[in-house]
Amino acid sequence: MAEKRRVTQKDVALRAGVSQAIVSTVLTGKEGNIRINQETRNRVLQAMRELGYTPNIAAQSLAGGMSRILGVFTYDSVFPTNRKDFYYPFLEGIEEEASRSDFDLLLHTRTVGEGNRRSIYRGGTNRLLVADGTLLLGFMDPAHREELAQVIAEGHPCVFIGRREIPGGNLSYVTADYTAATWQLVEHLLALGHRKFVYLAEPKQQESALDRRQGYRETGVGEVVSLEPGEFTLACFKRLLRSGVSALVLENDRFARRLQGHMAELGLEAPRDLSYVVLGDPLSGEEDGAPGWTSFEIPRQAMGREAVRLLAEHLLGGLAFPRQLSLPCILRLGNSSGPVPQTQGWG
Amino acid sequence: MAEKRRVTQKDVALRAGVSQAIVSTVLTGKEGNIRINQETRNRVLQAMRELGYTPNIAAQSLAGGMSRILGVFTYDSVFPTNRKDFYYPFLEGIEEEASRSDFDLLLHTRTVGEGNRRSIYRGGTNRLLVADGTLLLGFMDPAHREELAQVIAEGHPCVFIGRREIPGGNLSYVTADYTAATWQLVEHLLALGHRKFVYLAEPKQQESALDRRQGYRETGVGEVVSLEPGEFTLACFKRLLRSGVSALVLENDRFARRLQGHMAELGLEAPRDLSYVVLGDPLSGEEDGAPGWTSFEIPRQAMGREAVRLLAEHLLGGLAFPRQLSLPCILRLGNSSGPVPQTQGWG
DNA sequence: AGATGCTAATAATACGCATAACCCTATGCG
DNA sequence: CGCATAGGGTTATGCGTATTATTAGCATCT
Repeated sequence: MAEKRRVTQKDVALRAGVSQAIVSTVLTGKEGNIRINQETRNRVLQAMRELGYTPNIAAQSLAGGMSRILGVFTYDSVFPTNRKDFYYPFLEGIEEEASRSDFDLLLHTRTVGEGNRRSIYRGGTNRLLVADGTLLLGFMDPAHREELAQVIAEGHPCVFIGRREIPGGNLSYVTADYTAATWQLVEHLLALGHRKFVYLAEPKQQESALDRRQGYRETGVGEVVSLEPGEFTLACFKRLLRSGVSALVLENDRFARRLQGHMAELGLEAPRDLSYVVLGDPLSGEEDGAPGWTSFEIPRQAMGREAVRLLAEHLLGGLAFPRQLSLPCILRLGNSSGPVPQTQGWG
Repeated sequence: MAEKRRVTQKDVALRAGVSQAIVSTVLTGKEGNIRINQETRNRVLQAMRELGYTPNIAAQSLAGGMSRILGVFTYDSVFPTNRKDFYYPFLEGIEEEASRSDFDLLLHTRTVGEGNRRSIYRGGTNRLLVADGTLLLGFMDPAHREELAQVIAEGHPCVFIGRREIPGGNLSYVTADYTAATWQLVEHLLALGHRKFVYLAEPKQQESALDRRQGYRETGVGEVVSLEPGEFTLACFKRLLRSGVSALVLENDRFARRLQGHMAELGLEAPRDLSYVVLGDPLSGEEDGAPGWTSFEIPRQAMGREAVRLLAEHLLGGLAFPRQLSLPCILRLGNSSGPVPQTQGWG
C-alpha cells in the first residue's frame, strides 16, 4: 500500500510550471494581490485534475484561521437511552442550519469527568476551543455556570439553546417564549370565563420555569402552588376543588398525568368539570400517544436552527455578542379546556 | 473583545520556562526521544492550566499528530426528519464507546453537493482529514464506492457500519450477521414442519439484502421471488397460496405490512393459515407499536460501539486494517410463525 | 529620461504542532 | 583518567496552505 504521499499544491505547481502560490490562488479564487493569466489558470486546473489534487483541510484552517467547525456541548449524553430529555429535535435543527451555513459539528463526548459530571475543562484544557464556536444544551448547576462564564470571558463564542443566566450575564441564547405562551393560555382560559385559577409549579428554579411563572403572574389571576408532581395527591386535588378553582395551569406534563388519574378516580371529566392547560409539550418522545390537552409546542427545531444562525453570523459577519433571541411557541388548543361549568356539580 | 490571540504551546513554554518541544511532549505523553523531569512536567501542566491552553487540532493533524476526533459521515442527513432510516441507535452506540475511548465526534454536515447528493469530496476537498479516523453509515451508490476506495487508498482509516464492498476491497466494517439470522429463522420454520417456502426479495442488491438471501439459500429450501413491495398484490398473494406455500420469508417489513393486509382481506390468520418471518426489525422507529411477528433484531447499538472500538484500536494500538466484524442478531420468535396447518382450509 | 502604473508572477513567511537531530551535564566504571 | 551512558533538555525542521511583500517586464504619461 505504501502510504502514498498526498498530492500537494507543490506537486501541482511543479507540473504546471508555476509557483505554489499561484496554485493556491487559483484554488481559492480570491485574487487579492495576485493576478493570473487565464491561460496559466487553465494550465493549473489541468494539472490539478491530472494529479487528482485535493486540498488538505487541516493546512487550510491552520493557514486561514477557521476550522469551520461548531461544537455541540451537552450537559447530558447527546443521545440518551432514556428518551426523556430528548435533544433530537434540537439536533435536527442544528444539523440543518449547520449544513446550510457550511459548518461541521463537533459532538463533545470527552467531557465526562469524575462522578459522571460533565465539564468543559478536562485535564485542564478547554476542549471547546477546537471549534470556532459552541452550541450548548441541557441543565446546568451553579458550578457549570461559573465555568461557562469563564469560557465566555476567555472569548470563546457560545450560544445556549434555552435561556440560561450566568455570572456576568454575557451569555447568548435562543429560547422559546414561555412567558408569552403561558400568558396566552391563561388569556384563553379567561376568555372562556374562568376566574379562579391555580398554577401548579415544581420547586425547581430553572429559567424556563421562571419564565412560565412570569407569564402567569403577568395575567394577575392568582395563586401559585409549588410542589413536586409526586406530592400532587388525590387529597391535594380535592382540596383544590373545594377551594372553588375552575382552571388549573400545570407547569409540566407530569402534573397533567397525575391530574388525569385523579379526575378519572373522581369520575370527573375535562373540560366539563374542570379545565386545565399544560405549559409545554410532553418530555417523552411519543409521537402518536400525544395527549390532546391544551398546551403549547416548544419550537425545538427552530431553536436549533436559530442558534446556529446566530453563531454563524457572529463568526462570519461579526454580529456582536451577547445576543438573545426568543421564538414564539405554538399554541395547541386541545380538549382539556372549555367554558366554566354552570354548576359545580360534584361530590 | 479584541480577538485575543489563541494561547499556543509557545506561550505555555515561555511561562513554564521551557521550550515548545517540551510542551508538546508533555501534552502527547509519548516520550520518544525526549525525557522529562516530573517536576518540569508539572510546571508545564500548571502553565497550561493557568493560560487556558488548548491544542489547535488543525496544527495537530497537519503535523501528523492526533486530534482525538472521530468523524461520522452519513450518506443521508444524520438526524433525518422522517425517522425512516434511523441512525439514532447507531449513534447511541457510537457516542457511548467514543466517550469511553476518549474521542470526540465530528459530524460531517458540510457534505451536500449538487442535487442533494452527499459526497466526501466536496469542492474537491476531502473533509474527513481533520479527524483521526471516520465512521460511515448509509446507502452508497457505485460512485460513492469509488470515492471511498480512494479515501482509503490515501490512508485514511475508515470503518463502515454495515457491510459494504468497495473496489479494492479494503474496507473495514462492522455488520450484523444477517446470513446466520436468516438461516436460523428458516431452521425455526423447518422445525415447525414447514417444507414449502417462498422468499420475497426486493430487487435491490444491497449487501445486507444479499446476506439475507445467502442465509436463505444455504438452507436449500426453495424459491426466491423478487419484486417491489408495491407489486406484492392480493392477486400475487393468492397465486402464492395456490402454489401450496406454507411459510413466507419476507425480506423486510414492507412486505409484512402488505401481507397483513392481504391476509385480513381473505380472512386468514397467522400462524393458523400461514406462517411468515420478517428478516429484520421495522425501519420506522415506533417503539410501542412493535409488530409481534417473528423476526430478528439488528444489534444497532452494539454495531456502533464495536465500530468505534475497531477504529480506536486501529488508531491507538495499531490493529491492522482492513478488519471485518460480524455481530449476531437477536431472534424474536413472535406470533406469525407456528406449526404447519393440518388442512389448507381457505377459499 | 525618469516617473508612474499595470499585469503577472515569484519568494518568503506564518500558522501551531510533532518529532528527529543534536547538545550538555552528571554519574559510573574499569 | 578516559570513556560510555543516561538524564534532561534545546534547536531545527517539516507538515500544506494562504497571504504578503517583492520583483520583473512593459506601456503610458510628463
